Amino acid sequence: MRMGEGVEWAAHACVLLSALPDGTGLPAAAIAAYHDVPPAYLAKHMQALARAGIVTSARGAAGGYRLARPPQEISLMQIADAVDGSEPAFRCTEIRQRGPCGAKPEECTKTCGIAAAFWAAERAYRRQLEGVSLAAIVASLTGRPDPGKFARVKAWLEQNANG
Amino acid sequence: MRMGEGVEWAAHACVLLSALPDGTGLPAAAIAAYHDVPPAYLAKHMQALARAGIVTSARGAAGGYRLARPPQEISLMQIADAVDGSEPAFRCTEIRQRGPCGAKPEECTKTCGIAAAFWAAERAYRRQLEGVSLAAIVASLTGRPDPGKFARVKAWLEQNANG
DNA sequence: GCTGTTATACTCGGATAGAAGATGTCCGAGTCTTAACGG
DNA sequence: CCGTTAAGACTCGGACATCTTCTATCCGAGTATAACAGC
Repeated sequence: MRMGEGVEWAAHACVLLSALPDGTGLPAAAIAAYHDVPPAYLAKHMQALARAGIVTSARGAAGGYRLARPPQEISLMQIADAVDGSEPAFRCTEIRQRGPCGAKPEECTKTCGIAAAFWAAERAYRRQLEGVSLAAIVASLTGRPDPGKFARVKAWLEQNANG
Repeated sequence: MRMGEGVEWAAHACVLLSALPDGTGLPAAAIAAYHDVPPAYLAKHMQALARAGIVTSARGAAGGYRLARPPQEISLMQIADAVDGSEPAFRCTEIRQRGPCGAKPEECTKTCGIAAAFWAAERAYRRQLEGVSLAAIVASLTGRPDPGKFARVKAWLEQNANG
């Protein structure tokens, strides 16, 4: 079971956007340059975030991406769903209804016990990620005292932001 | 994030093996016929279960697969790990160390907050699945009163088991 | 009739093709800026 | 000097290749069975 690499990129991109000055936008190319990842591919994932309503996009010369909501209202689960898809990892193909001893459809009023167990685990997974907001991630990063680094990031943002 | 289809097959195969009479083995072809899935492909996943020590294999005319441990000591997590691999779904590529404002390695004593959050969610997922034993799955199936079906399965097993 | 041997049938195990999804890239559609131009 | 307009540059958005992983299959290695010949 592997999660797409773009989820990591999108999460870091959202962290960066959370430090963006109000009223400005950051182009996908700038986000890619900041993280040193392929610009076109990151752009693809930014589109996914925009479709999900997590970021808003502005076209044109002074365009770019910005967060659509305050970081407190954005969870890692929403980011992962937007980029990697929200369908369950475990797919039940109703094996119990197949084969020589297969159960008839009318016998299957309750979901298969195996699928139920996996889906319960996925709910625990989702509940955990829903409880982690972007703001909490940012707080864990800036918590450690390193004013020089923080100032460098701020300067880089002001140099590359549009608007 | 998608889990391999073989996990479902392997889980159902283990459920079937748990009903196998003591001292007998069930060939992979018979398991595949019971579930109506491609025999050669299921055999591949049975090999994975054997490598993980969940089932034991016996070659030869009276060979086949059987559970290596009582069903109480086999969890869905072990089956999923054996078939789908046990590496974490989220892969941290240390993006924070890349790019113009990248952190230096000596600054990264603590794991990245994003990776830590995802891995914590995966731990919740694993803890949930580790708590579901094969015996519990079997109990949830046989709990519903359907003696006829149970007898049919039993008869099919005795007809197809070796040993 | 009993025993040792050999042939056989049946099983698992790993090496080998094909398909699907993830990864990576490109060019067109749309929009804001900016500068030139006319009033 | 100011308003209008048109060109230009920059951005996102979706369509197009490439590549790894998952899916599916086949044939060889190994073993217990069973037949068979010899004693």
